Amino acid sequence: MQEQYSPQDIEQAAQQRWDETGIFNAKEDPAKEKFYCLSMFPYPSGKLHMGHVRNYTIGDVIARFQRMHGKNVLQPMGWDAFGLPAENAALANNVAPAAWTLSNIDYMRNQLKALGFGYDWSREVTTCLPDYYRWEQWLFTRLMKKGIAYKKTAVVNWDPIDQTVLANEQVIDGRGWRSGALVERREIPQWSIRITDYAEQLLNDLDTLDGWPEQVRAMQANWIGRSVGVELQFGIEGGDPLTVYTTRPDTLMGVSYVAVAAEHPLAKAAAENNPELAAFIEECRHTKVAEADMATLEKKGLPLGIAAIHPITGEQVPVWTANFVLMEYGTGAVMAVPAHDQRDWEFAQKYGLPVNRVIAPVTGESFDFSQAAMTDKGVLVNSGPFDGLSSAEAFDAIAAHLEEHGKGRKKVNYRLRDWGVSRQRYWGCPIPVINCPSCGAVPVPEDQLPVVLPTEVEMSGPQSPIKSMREFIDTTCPCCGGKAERETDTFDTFFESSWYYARYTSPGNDKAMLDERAKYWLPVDQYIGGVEHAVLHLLYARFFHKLMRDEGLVEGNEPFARLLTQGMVVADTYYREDAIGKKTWYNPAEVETELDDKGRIVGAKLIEDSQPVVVGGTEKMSKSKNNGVDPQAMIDRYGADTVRLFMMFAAPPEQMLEWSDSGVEGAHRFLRRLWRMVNEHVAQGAPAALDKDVLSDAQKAARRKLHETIQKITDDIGRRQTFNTAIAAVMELLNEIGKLDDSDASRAVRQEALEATVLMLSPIVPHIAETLWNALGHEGMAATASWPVVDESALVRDAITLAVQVNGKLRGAIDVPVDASREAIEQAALADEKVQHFIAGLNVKKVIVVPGRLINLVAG
RNA sequence: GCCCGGAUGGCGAAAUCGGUAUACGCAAGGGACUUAAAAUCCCUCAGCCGCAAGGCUAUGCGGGUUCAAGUCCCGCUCCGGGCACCA
Repeated sequence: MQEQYSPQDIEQAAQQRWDETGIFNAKEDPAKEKFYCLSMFPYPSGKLHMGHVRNYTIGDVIARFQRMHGKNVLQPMGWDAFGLPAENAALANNVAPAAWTLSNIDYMRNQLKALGFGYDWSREVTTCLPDYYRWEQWLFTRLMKKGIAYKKTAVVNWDPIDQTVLANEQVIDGRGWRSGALVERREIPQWSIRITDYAEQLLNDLDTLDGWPEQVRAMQANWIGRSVGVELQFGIEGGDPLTVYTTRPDTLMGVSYVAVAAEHPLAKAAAENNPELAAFIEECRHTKVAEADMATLEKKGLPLGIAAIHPITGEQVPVWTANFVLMEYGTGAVMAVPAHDQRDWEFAQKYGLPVNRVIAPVTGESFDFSQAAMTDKGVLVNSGPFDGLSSAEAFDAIAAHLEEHGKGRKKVNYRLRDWGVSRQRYWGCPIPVINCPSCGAVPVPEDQLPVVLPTEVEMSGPQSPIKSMREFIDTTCPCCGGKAERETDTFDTFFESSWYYARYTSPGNDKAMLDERAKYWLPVDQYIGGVEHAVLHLLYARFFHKLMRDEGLVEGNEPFARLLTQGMVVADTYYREDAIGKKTWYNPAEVETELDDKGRIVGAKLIEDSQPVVVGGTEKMSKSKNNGVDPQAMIDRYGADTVRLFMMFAAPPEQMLEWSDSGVEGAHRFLRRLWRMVNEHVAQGAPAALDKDVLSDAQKAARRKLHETIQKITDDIGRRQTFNTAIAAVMELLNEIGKLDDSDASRAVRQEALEATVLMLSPIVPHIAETLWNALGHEGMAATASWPVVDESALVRDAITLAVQVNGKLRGAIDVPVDASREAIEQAALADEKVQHFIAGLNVKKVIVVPGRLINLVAG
């Protein structure tokens, strides 16, 4: 063994050995318990960033840990290869999206290999290749036939100069990011999938996901947003009735106006003779589609000058149009009860609309309606026949009354909307549809799949090149054989990422989307990815699983048994501001911080010119803030093991991780120390076999510490997934082991401890572990060794230390035998000199003994 | 605006089921070794008071429950993630 730890020498050798022995290539084996460990696949943006490194290190640690527990582990990797950045790169650098994407994949694949992740590369999935996307095209045609996929109009951001649809992130302050044009809302026909048909299942099955974080389940449940309410009709003079939905039918008698969306037909009709209204509608047309923008708008509206007829009283209430009513959500109309809804209340205050109080607090207290709406439930007042009913009773009574008169009914409603999957972009999977003038939208027949996206294209502008490519568009109708046109829209890229986890189980199958192997591997036992995917990606993937289940492709209702949502990687930011306030951001690597004599940061300067820079906040690593740290530079400098160790040690996985150069330095120092300890130990020759019966107290204590640590780390990695505390425990253990002398028995204990330490660290720092494992006298690989086993006999203690509190404050400590009785503990505590000082002159009224922990004397 | 999180020393964090707050590491200061540097090793390290023994105060802020609260409850502040066409 070399005296110096040199990652460059050992990492490549370890990777080569894993490669040659093929230990990461998974084979279906019904005799072995399987473990499918999956990290969210990356978008191939160019090179890995620290977020990837963190995500994949966590996944690799879990996979390696499970392998050492004898599981048949599958850990695959692939590429979420369609998406907007490839088009942007194409425009900026004049390269075709396909070529750009594939070369990025090659580069990033090598980076992943250099980090030592144990992937089964024979199952690699690349979503932009036809052998992958043909199967989602196939599934989509099945969904069309079932009526689950359908066409409807949907609102998009339209850039009138670039003549293209913009993603929400491409709209900045209401303008197109390239053209600077004021965007418009535009309704266009789009393919949509009936996820709402599965809303109930998607909601109910959340209860079965006990391996998911509670917060993610809560977010999904709220996103689905099931509510029970009443759908009811307001009459319109000389027009169709207006349908609204409310979860508070008990407040119906307090309605003081009805509001419709600006795009609503009633509003458009009223605007024809009303320039002010027309101007307002035009203004609303320039709001970005995003809900966050809608919800933070200043609430505005105008009366339409028409009246709606209350379904119970027959009284007239005015119809308004308001910018906070969404056409695409529900019916595009809402009833307003200012007295009992805060938003309606604010709107009513602003426009002088009546506040009709119809609910009184149950307590009989008065409520000041000039300050806010009274949104709590209560007892009905001013509600004619319903007076005196509770909100709950009134809900039923009013629903029954409406139903009886044909004016409404109870209804379950979801906030969830159907999934619009059409994108007017080039770099995506073609939607397998042929539009025929006589037959309409026809699914591409199975024997004509895949519809291959042309990749030899030039991006001369932001529009999709296939939209003007006749050789792609022109085709014949599969139904009537007449001339027809291919659909030129592509799928939302969430489509590809919704089922890739399943395709990994059936690689190479060109006859079917999935095969029997899927039933062996699924569900994914552990899924790991960024918390930012908590709702959308994870909901779509759950939905897709149910769609595939209903096609008989997979078993079970859920794709991911256990989920770990990892936090972001953030770093300090530094900048300078010029006279007009434009900021120039400097990378942390270019900056030197200045510390005061207590080590606090007091300033920073650019290394290049030694002039000060402003210390900004700690923010997510990004190009715009120039605070990214290149993983490659860190690997080159310290080796993959150091990077992996730092990532896992610096914070628990769900929390934000702050990048720290000195922290990386510390991780590297630890590995050097571990190397040296093993080296020095091995240099003394092979130790004698361990004889448990001849150990001194210190040696026994060291062994106890060792086996307690094995116990803790097994729990930390396996159950708690707090890798940071597992590493801290190893550090503590080594601090203890280092204190042992060099006697034969001590060296035997040290051998045992170093072996266990190397194995327990091997999922985290697998390369150094291989070398040290061999140095400690083992032939095989650490990666395939068995996880250390706890020796229960080493855990036994004779005495324990109990804390002694007086009135809840720590006043002393006593040593007692483990099996000491309550009385004996109490005696010992009362006899303690310090305790006596604090209870002098007081009566001990109560004694609380928490076994194994403390004793609290309550005195007064 | 709505939904979901978070806040503990100079810094990253630990305290797992309400039971000894600050483990582990980083930074900083002091020392050893060295011609010197690097590397390594040892010591100090929440704040305040005190010569010391020791004491008091501290887990974002304000209340509450409890023998006991970082942990539970109520009300806030600030920061972060998501909001359906970024992935």
